[in-house]
Amino acid sequence: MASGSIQRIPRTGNFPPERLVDPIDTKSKILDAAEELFMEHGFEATSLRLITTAAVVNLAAVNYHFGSKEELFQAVLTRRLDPMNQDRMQLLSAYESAATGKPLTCEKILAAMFIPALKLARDHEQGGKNFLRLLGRAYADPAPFIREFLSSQYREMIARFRAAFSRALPNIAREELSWRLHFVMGALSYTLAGADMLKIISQLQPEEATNDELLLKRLAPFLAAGLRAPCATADDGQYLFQEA
Amino acid sequence: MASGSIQRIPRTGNFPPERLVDPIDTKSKILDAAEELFMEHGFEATSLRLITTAAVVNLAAVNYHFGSKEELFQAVLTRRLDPMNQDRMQLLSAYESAATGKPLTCEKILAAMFIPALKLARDHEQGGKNFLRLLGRAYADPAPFIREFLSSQYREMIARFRAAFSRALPNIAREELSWRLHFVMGALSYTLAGADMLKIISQLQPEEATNDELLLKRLAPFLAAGLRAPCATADDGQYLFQEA
DNA sequence: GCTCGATTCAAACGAACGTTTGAATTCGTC
DNA sequence: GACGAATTCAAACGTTCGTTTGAATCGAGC
Repeated sequence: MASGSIQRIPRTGNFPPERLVDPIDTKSKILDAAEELFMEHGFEATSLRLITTAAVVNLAAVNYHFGSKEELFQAVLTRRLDPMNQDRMQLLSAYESAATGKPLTCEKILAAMFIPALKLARDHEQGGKNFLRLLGRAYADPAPFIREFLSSQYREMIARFRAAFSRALPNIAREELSWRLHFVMGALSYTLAGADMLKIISQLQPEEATNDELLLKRLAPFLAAGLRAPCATADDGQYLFQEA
Repeated sequence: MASGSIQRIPRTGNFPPERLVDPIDTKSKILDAAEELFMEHGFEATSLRLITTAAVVNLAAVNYHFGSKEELFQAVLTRRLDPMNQDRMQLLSAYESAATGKPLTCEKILAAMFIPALKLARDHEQGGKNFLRLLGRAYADPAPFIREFLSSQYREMIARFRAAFSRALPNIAREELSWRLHFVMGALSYTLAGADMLKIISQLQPEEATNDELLLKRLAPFLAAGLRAPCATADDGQYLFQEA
């Protein structure tokens, strides 16, 4: 019945910012538990009973505060994804202002994409990593309500970065650039989601495989080189289809 | 009770190859339906009742022929993944033989990875694409039995390709190459899985967004350039952490 | 201290879940 | 044409699902 427009805790006392009553908001407890469990089991396979039990909250609280399971899932994504994409656009704008009209380098634009994601992976030591893995799962989920939600969440940010890359790479055709931006987003999400395919592929020490800074430091040059690669001509790539 | 060792239909009549009795094997009907539904809903959220109804088969047939839902899922993946990875290794070996000892180019090695995947996407017009999307979901699924299964399915093929890339790129440190191979696998799986993030990012015409050949023709130069990129030094990438 | 809206709670709703069972049915083989 | 193994089938097992309900509890403001 009630919806997200309800706000409690006017917080009249200035500080300390600890909440005296309602030590941790029920909504936040649900979001934290849901974030981890949706990551672990996926959307459809995560039961509200599992979530509310982990959050130490009554079962009916989800439907009371969020309306439905789907709306809870969207709330989990929005809570971190929207600020992250806002950060990305602000950072890009700051870089562009500092460049005084000159086009940015690919590395700089990639940095504007990476830094907010990296901050997320580090800040909320537990929650941030869970969220990035959850996001990686959501990318691969064909459920219409998930696809439409991600589409709306990303549209503005993608448009801004496409324009920036377009200025940085004037020789790359617009259409080709769209593809390459797609490859960049895929590699970034796949890498940050940190599927332990890493252990299979790289057989690295675990402490290094989970170091996100080092990871992105290796990913950025890789992607920048790919972005700058000469375009394939219409006849190129035929090697793909000739047999040995 | 019974297991996969049972084979029926001795097929004594030489042709036509139509099966007179049991027009389509029950196991195959289950595998086909499961492939599509696992892709659509994920493993945990796909019910056996949904699968057996779609396959027009009795509910108990899954447990009879495959033992359990988990074993059915593994059978769905194995049916196409194992032949695809065998094809990849055979193609790589053929390229290496033809090169008479010289190292292959990155593009040639990438072709050995791409062509079998592309064949899968085209051959079984419906099933192949479903399978690649399902594989993309499985990559992002942290369920232990899925991770262990994929790990065992990929270990040999990854080792072969890492060795090939290592010869093609003698200047790239072994460790760096492991990371780059990871990026390649991620971009390839993400791209072939074809999450319609494409529509968001590239706003291309649908008929082009679903053209896999064109897609891989664009991906290969991108990845080859990334693989050949100069390595970041220990101090490189600091730009990632300085604020605007 | 009482009121009233906001929140929490225990309980229940019908439906769907994976798996098992034992009887019916099919089909090659003697 | 009957035997026996392989397969199919309807039914039921106990469990869990998302959601709803109505009463209990809480907490700020008059």
